Amino acid sequence: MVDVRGGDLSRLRQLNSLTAIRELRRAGPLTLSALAERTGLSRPSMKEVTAELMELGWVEEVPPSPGTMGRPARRYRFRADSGYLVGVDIGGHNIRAALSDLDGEILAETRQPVLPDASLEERLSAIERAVSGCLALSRTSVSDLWTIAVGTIGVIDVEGRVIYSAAVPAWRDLDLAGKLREMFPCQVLIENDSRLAAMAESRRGAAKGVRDLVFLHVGRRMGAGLVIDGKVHRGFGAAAGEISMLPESRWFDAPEHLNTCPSVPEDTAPEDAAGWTLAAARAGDPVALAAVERYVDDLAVGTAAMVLILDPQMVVLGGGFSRSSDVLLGPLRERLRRTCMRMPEVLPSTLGDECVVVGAIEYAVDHLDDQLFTPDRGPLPVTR
Amino acid sequence: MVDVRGGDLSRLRQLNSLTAIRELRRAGPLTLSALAERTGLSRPSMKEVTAELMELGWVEEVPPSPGTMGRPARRYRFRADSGYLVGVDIGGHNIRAALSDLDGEILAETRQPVLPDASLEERLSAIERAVSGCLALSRTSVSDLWTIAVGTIGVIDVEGRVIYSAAVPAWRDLDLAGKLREMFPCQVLIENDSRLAAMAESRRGAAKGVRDLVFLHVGRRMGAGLVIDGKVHRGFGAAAGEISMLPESRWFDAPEHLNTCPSVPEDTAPEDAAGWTLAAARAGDPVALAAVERYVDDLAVGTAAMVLILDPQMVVLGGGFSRSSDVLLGPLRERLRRTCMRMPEVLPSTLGDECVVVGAIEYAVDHLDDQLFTPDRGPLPVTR
DNA sequence: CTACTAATGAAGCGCTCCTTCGTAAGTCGA
DNA sequence: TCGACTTACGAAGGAGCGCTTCATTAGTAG
Repeated sequence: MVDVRGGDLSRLRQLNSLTAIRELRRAGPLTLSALAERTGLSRPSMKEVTAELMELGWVEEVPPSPGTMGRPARRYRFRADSGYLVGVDIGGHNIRAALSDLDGEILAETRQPVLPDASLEERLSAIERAVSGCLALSRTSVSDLWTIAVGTIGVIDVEGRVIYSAAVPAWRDLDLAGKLREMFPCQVLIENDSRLAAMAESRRGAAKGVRDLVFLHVGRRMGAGLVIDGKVHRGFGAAAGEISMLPESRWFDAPEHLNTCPSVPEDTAPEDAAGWTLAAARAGDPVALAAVERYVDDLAVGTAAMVLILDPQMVVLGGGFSRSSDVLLGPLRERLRRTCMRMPEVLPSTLGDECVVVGAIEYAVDHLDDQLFTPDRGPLPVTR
Repeated sequence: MVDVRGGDLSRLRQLNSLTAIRELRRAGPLTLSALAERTGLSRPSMKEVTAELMELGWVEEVPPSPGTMGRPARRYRFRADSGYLVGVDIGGHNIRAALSDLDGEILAETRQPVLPDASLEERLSAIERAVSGCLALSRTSVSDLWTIAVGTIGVIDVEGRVIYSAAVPAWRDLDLAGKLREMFPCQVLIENDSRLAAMAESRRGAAKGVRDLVFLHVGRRMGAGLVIDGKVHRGFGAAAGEISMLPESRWFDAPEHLNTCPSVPEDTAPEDAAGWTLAAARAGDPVALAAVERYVDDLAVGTAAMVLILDPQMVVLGGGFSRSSDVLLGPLRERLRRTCMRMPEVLPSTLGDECVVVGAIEYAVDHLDDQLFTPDRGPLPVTR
């Protein structure tokens, strides 16, 4: 049941304007006739719509493309640069930020290292530095920001308050959205990092176009993000994907197999042990290979649970360990094939470390789209 | 992003007509002014819309309600009796059927016992008898049937072919939809029974209005149905909810604890053993109680997996064993509370044995709605 | 320089919805 | 029984939006 109420004539115009914007965003600069054909309107009507949209500042004219037969057609494009979005990935060791235009085209990226045990203030000021860096790189000012979307570990409630975070103690019970709203004069969105990563892969990464996706966020901590019917699944209390809490899933302690592999040199820093084991496995070290096997044994149990419950089209392996997906994917596929009723595609992430930032940008774009395309609001005028 | 393309003026009228139909279906007979207020249209326009809908046979006038101030208003209602829907539950031991009008109001129900090892022909003819029974009870003819929706165990592909069915051997690889289309001259829909039951509970049962639901279909076989974001989740290969295939979920063998309880009398039929154990547990038999505990221990593992992965608002316990939910719910809640990050509501089914049939009817109604409310189709004229 | 092509812009038409008005059909109170 | 009141009905006039049509304009090709 499509949730559209009919009504006024102006509603029709509004619908048509939105369709025009959508087409322009999707297909770049278009001529009037092309736009008319795509939207199903006649050219004269389309003309009126574009005139109105130009008036409001959503659309602008670009030079016609020369070298065509006949009179050159005017071309119009969506003014993606009338506002900017920022995506932030708050990780344990790094804070990444990216700035994009309203189309989600990334214009600048920065990274700020932080210590895992950094205080709340240090962490927040690192966020501020990361975002300011993006603004400086892209020569935009904070007043041009429309939305800032943040991905972080832990369970975040609907209002953007951190409910639970095992990894970052300072985060616990923090009103993160509130803090960020004090820092930036724009809309603030908070979401779990694994979910954003899942979204990113389903939009721009390995799972482009896939409507049902399980994203494995594997690294020193284990997480999962679900895309169901093309949308990120949050769950009723925003706690979806927390399968590692279940002992039988064998996810919680799975990374220990890699950390405690006997062939890791003694002087290796604890946070590098897993990486060392994976590298050794790739080089053929039998002890490391055995550790990886044990790790994948465990990883496969929780993964199979998700696959059997959801029957997704695809499973994407992402997160820190996905750099070693060549070592992990084979055994994982083999184990899943044994248990799963219908074997999904199992692919490595193509966005790597960028996945959370990219997902945050996508999340912000989605939010904008929601605002634009929900019934009962006229398009907003744009400041010039 | 709402999936609506603007366009023609007639599209607007169509939208308004559909909104009117929807309101009439939801709120029963309505006066013109009430309808106008609900749809947002003015009364004169509403008048024209209803006139058109009456012309097409979708709507009819009912006598005005007397005893009001002022001139009595004409009232209109959706002609739910211009067509009929049938829902069928193909179980191991019983085939149930129900007939409803286009609103999903159930008008007749029948049940046909079948033996678990009945042949394909016997089973199909039992279906025919069940449906004919409904038609006779409600004095309708098969030509008035618009849709027949069937719920059955096993995995059914998109075209209505049974891919896998552990319980009913004759079902394997059967083109069930094809067979039924030969039997009935109307649309045929096939869906997994647990999913239909989940749908039923989320529409008319314990989970009314709940958008994220895990339905436990527990009985001699274990199944699960998921409602996510208000919609039944099928999965990419229609195999969602098959958690019992995973050994670690401990679902597959869970019923054995009830079947092999030592205090079950030796002369009990195998299919009644579990029921006996549950009854004994309710009466306080300590051996039976211990068996139930072991059963719930196992049931809780797979359930916790689903809850942690999906974070649903509610878990509903349904299926054959749900008659004993007073014995099962307490221990189940206790175990879930221990493992789950956010404890969902856990309630017993309110539809009991009817759940699959009711779900099938709901499924047929939904299908009708989809056809009605998807863009680009004019309302069909109704035979009078 | 002319023929051809393709987009433009203005004019006229039809449909759908809105507002406004006088009229009709009931109930309530004397 | 009759008048006042309440509420809905139905017709008329008007505005907004989109469609079709056609003369005009700005390019390319020969």
